[in-house]
Amino acid sequence: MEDTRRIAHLDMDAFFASVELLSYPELRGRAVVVGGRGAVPVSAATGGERQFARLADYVGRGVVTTSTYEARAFGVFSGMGLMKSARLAPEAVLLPANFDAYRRNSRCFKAAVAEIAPHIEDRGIDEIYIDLSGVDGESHALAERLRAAVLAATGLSCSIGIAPNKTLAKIASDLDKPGGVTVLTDAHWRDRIWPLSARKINGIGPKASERLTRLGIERIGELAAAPEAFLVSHFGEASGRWMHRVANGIDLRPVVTESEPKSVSRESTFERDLHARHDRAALSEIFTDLCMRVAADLDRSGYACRTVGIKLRYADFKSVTRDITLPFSLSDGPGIRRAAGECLKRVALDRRIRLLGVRASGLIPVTDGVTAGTDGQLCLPW
DNA sequence: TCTGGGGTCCTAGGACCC
DNA sequence: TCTGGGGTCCTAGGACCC
Repeated sequence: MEDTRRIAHLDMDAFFASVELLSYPELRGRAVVVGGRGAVPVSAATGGERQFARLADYVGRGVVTTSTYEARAFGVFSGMGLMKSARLAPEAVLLPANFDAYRRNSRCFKAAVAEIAPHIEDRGIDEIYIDLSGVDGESHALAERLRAAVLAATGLSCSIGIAPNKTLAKIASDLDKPGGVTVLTDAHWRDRIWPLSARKINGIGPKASERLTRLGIERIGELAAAPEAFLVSHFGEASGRWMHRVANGIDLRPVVTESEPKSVSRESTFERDLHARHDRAALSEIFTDLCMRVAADLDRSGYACRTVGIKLRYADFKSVTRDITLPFSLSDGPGIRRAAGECLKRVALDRRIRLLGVRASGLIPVTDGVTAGTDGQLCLPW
């Protein structure tokens, strides 16, 4: 089965940090980190020069959401604790995340791409897949056109990979970052891809790559050469077969332009660990607030849910979840609060807690304020 | 001075039904 | 009396991604 598609993966370069630089151009060229819940920079009343927070002055539990390439040179990457990154780059500027601005720029770059190639799969706020199979033009030229359109619409840079399938396109977009275009063809992809670490494959994370290493497999080429039966024996039927196929350049997943949400959730890590008894009032307030926010999210997106769940993370970072499926759907805050309260009764509350979360799943679209019931009849929310 | 918040998908066991 | 499968739903946990 020959795959004759042409798939692009477009990835914005250091997206959140780059959006911030649009607002604060004086920070261009400096190590800048986005993360935490700090205050926005303010201009001094007289001088007009903006005051920025130093990473070294940060106190709390935040992590790096994005860093500029200058900050990455210090070893500061996404997901790293801010306190830890402050040791690596104390003089870096710390900016709080401004999701409204990121969402605006996200809509903007996607709209610019859609003008040229409308077959787009959303992969989050800063990346997309594009099926270019039906679009005219040589691949490099087309990629440069897309890059120019994104830059003109947003002032932001992106990297693009073009390949016969999504997995290869995704790896390709990362090969010449930032601002690069990489085109992989059926004839040449192996030369570029097989020497890379198996960890580069989207779907092979820290655990799987560690297990592969222990089996003597480091590179994608080694994964491709491993017998399928060997991979199946170590990773199970589904994962083993998938790894073997994908390392051999086979990935038939289509670019999916429409999808329904499966769950909606809100969670919060506390400034300090809280105790179920000692901090009961504070916890109760946070819990109710999370339920109300989930309800508001459901309302805004036009869904009700049948399953409500909670998540707790204890001081030792171990997490537990509990959920409950109801014989009817609901979307109101008090109803979600009651269901989540039932879940809360089934977990140990004798230890300190660092995080509390509430989730709604089993989502059902709401029409005219009435939800379709599971048996086809209609049922009203509580 | 470790480790955010929002998601998706998969697995595995038990209940329950045919 | 023992011993089936298959299918679906529910629950809990974990891997992974952005």
